[in-house]
Amino acid sequence: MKRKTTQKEAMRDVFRQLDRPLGIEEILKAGRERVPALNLATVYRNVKLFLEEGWLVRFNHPTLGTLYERTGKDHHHHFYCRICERVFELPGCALNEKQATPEGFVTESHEIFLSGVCMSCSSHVLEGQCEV
Amino acid sequence: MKRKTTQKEAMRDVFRQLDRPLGIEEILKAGRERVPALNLATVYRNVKLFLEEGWLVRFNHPTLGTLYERTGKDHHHHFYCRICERVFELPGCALNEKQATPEGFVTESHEIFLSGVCMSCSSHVLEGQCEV
DNA sequence: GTCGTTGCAAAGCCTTTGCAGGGAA
DNA sequence: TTCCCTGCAAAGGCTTTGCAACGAC
Repeated sequence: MKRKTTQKEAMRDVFRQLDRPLGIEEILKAGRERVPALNLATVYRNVKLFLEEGWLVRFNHPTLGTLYERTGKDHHHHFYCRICERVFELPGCALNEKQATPEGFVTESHEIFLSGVCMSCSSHVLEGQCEV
Repeated sequence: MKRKTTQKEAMRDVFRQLDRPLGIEEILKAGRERVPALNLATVYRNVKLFLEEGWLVRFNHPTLGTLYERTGKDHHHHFYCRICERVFELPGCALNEKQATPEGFVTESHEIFLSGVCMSCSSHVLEGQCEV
């Protein structure tokens, strides 16, 4: 049976608190703030467990590569901020799937990735600051 | 100065003839039909050259991972067929970028990935055949 | 002939796996 | 106590690099 460990709880905590898609290194970094000895292999293994139990899903981001996010969210898309390099989830969908699909093709799902500057960074830029 | 070689021309030929985004293995496979001795390292090196000279661009496909495609095409998106596992370019765009962007965010670009069954495979399925 | 290019093999980087000690139940 | 989990290190898979031979110009 699966056991509840400090490392696993720390990793779940990271996802719950940051509440955005994360890459392996981000999980490791934020996890080590909670469990300093957290090992990279453990992160990989537990991410794999979370995927298998359906608590996380994995996807390739066009810019950042492999990311993981919590399951159970409504249909949403992703916004990548080129300043802070974070990915945010945008609820809702502005795509007309039927209109986007050519004759003869059958669309079953879609993903949209926006890229630009997030709210936090655009306001800081205006103030002459820069969050990284 | 850059030299024109059989291997490079074979690789360009592959992109021109298949006219869709390709992964490294697809380039190697199709390239070897033209130059049987084509080496994997050569493919990687020439893809890198093509990227540097701006003849190709690279992106991460949500399902297939790293793909390369010719530059200079109009704004378009990608359709992935889960039957033949090919990626097609779909000209045009059905996204309302402004509507898709939350207050305070600044969108500079976007990518859309559709997934389903392509025209070729859906017609073959109807006929009880299956192209792979 | 010069020097960019290629094939092969070794090296790198990211991810997975083997193993023995440690910890949850 | 049982045996799942972890840290560490070694191994895998994909990509890059070193090197000597090759070939475009």
